[in-house]
Amino acid sequence: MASPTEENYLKALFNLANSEGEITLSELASRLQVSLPTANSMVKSLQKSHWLKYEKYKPLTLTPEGRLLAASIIRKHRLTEMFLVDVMKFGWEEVHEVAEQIEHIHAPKFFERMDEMLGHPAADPHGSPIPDSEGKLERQSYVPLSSVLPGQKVQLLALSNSSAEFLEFLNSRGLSLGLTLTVISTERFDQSMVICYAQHPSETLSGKVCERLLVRVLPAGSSAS
Amino acid sequence: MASPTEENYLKALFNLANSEGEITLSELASRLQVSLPTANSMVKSLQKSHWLKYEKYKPLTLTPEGRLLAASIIRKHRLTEMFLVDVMKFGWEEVHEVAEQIEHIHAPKFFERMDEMLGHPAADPHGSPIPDSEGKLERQSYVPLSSVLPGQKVQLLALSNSSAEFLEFLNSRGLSLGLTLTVISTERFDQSMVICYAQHPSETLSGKVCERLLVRVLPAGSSAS
DNA sequence: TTATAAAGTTAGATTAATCTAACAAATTTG
DNA sequence: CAAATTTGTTAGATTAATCTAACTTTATAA
Repeated sequence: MASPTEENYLKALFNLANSEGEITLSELASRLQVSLPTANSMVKSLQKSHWLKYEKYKPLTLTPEGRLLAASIIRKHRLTEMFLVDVMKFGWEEVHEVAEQIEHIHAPKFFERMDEMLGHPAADPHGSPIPDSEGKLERQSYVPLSSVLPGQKVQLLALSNSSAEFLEFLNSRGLSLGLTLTVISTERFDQSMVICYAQHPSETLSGKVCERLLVRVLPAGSSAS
Repeated sequence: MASPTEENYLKALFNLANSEGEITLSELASRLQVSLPTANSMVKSLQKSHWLKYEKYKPLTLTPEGRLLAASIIRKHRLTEMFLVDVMKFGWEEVHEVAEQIEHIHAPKFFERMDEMLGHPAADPHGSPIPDSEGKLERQSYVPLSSVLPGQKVQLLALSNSSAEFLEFLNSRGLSLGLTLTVISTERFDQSMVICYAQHPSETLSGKVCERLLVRVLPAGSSAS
């Protein structure tokens, strides 16, 4: 049985593997805010539990069992976030801290019930996909809003950063997942964009913001939501 | 901030204080299934955190802060049990283990929401009172069914033991909280009782069972539920 | 291609929570 | 009351998770 600490290492390893590919010790250490020796010794102990493969000075790789366990923790985290928002009426900016704790609860039925009550959701409140119970994670094919050309209509479907500050910013602009956005113009100088959506005929968003909004481009001529 | 381990000690101390009055180290150790030296050293460290008062060879007493913290954990536990049963449709025999974990979650709003969604319940699914947010615990004035005389009508309101086995036994007999029971007869020899309730015109319950069923005697001539 | 920097390792210490063994104090009982 | 039992304490070891300091290996770059 993995301790909460070990589970956090596995989660970090899973996430790093899905973005970087190669996982180095120092990435792991900095992600978890621990010293290199701490990460080093934990890696050795995770290896002893057969959750990862490791050779001195070589990159780290999760074993299939490690990947499955990591995915199950991420599944619990994301189901919890969805449950907090949909069932318990939390704001999407409030759920991360609670989910960080609840993901370590050992109670399969608790999470199965969440899943049922939510109707087997595919993503969490920030659009991140929920791994299935076999640890499979649906690959998303969204593009950042920043790459969309003026005149195009897109649907806002996920965020590549879900810090409370960013989410509160989105709240303040009435931006939420599912919205249809129309790009009016882009500014070459600073990559800011003017977009139109819902009750907002013209909002300017900075380049930073547009990079973090993940969208699917809608076929030309489709209707707004 | 208390660790989950410390919280478990405080909870045990609170419960012992509410049943025994005087709390001894060995009671604490046996309640928590740890050795005496372990309990001894934890007691010293809880004292350092001002959660209890302790002098060598003397009984233990929680400080007001310790009592409040303990009550808040018990509150979280019992709210969680109620939430699992009422909102998530768990059986009352399934909730203890999950609640033992969730009670250590630090997220005031999470539990406030549960409380609101449940309509501020006064007791958990086993009839144990839920401390209010000031740590006050409503004193219950129930009597064991075993002390009730033949002919009397009572309402089943709580259990003095909530092990899964006992709860499953109650399920098998269709016994649940709120039911009105009529005592038909009692057996001097083994303290067993014959009772009548709902669809059950005549059930025999052992003395062991009757001791654990906490009831309120109804005034003569009140109607069945 | 050597020197410097970055990354990784080892050694040794710390804290929390646990244990067993040995001993001391308090309580119960013959 | 003295002996026996129970209860509590101290000492010392263990494991998990962390740290800093010192050192080594690998990678980068002048």
